[in-house]
Amino acid sequence: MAASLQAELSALLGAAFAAEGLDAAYGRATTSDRPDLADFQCNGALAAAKAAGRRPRDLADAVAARVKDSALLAAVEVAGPGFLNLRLSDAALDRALGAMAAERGLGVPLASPRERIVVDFGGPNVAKPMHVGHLRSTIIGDSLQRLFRRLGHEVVSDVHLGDWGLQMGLVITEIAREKPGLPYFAAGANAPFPAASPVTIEELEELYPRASAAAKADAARNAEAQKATAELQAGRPGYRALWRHLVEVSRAAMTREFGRLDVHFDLWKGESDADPLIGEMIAAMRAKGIAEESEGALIVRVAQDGDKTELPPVILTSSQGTALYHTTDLATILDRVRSFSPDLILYVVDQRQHVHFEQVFRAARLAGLLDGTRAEHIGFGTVNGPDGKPFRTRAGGTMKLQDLIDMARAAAAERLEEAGLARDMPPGERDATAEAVGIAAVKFADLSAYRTSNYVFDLDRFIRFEGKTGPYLQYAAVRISSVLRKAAEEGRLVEGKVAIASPADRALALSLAAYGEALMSAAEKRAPNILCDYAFGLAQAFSRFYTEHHIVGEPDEALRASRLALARITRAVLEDALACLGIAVPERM
RNA sequence: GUCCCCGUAGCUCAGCAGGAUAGAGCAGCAGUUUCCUAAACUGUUGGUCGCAGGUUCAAAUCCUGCCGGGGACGCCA
Repeated sequence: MAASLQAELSALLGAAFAAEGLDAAYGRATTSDRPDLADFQCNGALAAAKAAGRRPRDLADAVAARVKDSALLAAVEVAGPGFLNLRLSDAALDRALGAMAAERGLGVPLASPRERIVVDFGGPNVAKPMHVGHLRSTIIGDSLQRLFRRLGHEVVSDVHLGDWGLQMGLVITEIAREKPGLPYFAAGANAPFPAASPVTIEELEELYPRASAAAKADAARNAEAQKATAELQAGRPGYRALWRHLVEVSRAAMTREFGRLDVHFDLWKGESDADPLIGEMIAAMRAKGIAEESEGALIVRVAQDGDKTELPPVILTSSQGTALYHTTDLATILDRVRSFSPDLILYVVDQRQHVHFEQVFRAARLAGLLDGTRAEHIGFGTVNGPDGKPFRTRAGGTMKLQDLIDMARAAAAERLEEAGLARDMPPGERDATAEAVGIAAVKFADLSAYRTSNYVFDLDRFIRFEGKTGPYLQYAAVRISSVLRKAAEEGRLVEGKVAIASPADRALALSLAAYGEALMSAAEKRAPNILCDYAFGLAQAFSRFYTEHHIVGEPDEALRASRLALARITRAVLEDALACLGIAVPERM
């Protein structure tokens, strides 16, 4: 079956343009900018007129004449300088809704070709607490993995732990200073080492900021950390043993936090997993003749003619002999290409690192590591506080992710209380509802801003349950469930087909039929905000429908069946769309 | 200094493969409840799309310059 009504229309119009001797691409139909005049529009005649050497209106008239008898259309009109205004027939809409109701996949076609896609996101660092900065990567990356899976692609998600860089040397030397008696530090120390970690997660989270500040203030302290990093990477047994504890302690905390956000990864690999491939990666660079010594480091020059500014070289090995950010990312590409032969690798990482990825991708292509694999940096803007500056706690410190989610849940609980909702729920369900609502508020707010723009984190606004928020959408879905439950309880649930009978029916049906298009567009642009907009528009269309028609009380059985079917499809689509955003819908609110 | 991103209604943000009267949410104003959850719905006020040029039949959208905000710029990640 065709992808969507919009795609069917585009094909119909494309054939008409082709019959006029023009490119079928001119037939592209889009949702109308003037819903008062049409459901869809096509502006192709305006653009094609020049190529055809014909007047736009004449061309539009010719195309209109070729499509006017299609069963898809109730009306086609040429307006203004040559717009084609298309109004769908109710029969076409009824048929599309019938198809959606019949398929578990809601009529959304699976992607063709099916691709294998690695999504790299989250990117937490061992020894550093996850903070608000990780929020966007996690939420956007998770939505992308859900979206691509939904469309039938094969996705491999990887958290890509930061576990091999200087921060490890910093923490190890800090522990050595504070607890010099531990067995990991003695020269030539060897196994066995203690089975339990010498530090808790709480201690660890305080060690790093201390060490980092000290190294910034004191070059000798920094050199000490670099030396430890080099020794760790070279395999010094005591350091490796301590490092394993640090990784385990951090991972346990991360798993908890990601779990709370309902974010899951196929792979929990880290930079360290790429370490065994570094030698081979560097050998490949040397074999291509692109690696060279410079100032004691091994580099690859990636600047190209035509660059607006000279791109700095990739540093394969530091003058200390350590692996850096570039090194592990390049070795990781080798690993991923070898393990999965992906068609595409997406890196959901802060926009500020865009130069880094340009460098890495260029070096990888020069070395032939990315043959047949596309790589994209999916950058995003920063999360700011209400003052427009990067988000911080009142005291000016970094806000931990954990604390942020706690705040969202508390705000949600308070709002539920005020609204007198969830009062008759048992305490466990009430807490779970508050958590689900709080997280939905945060996720929806984050995802509805376009990726690359910065946005203001204003919990009071997100948690406000009116307007374009996650909770509004959850509420809409819950209300539909409530209607269907009531209909069942009163024995008024009847099966039947959608048959459009009112403007509110029609607006809802049109919105439902546009679901596949919204999913595909969001995936193609790697832009979940498109899906947010769609879901909100659908919820609004349903709210209007709900206000205008009393569904359960509708005496005409066929009409009641149609409206119940619309409600059922709406719930399914809304839940599906929210699932792609990583937002769960509670049973009741 | 060079380069990148952003500048759209009072506030927070969409729109930017050029196209008709620039949209939404919030706030404001006026309404809607014997009826399935009013956390809703309807109507309405509000914008020289940062500024100035250019390309085009047509520019918020493409190009150039300027102003304002944020960011990046070889051994941190």
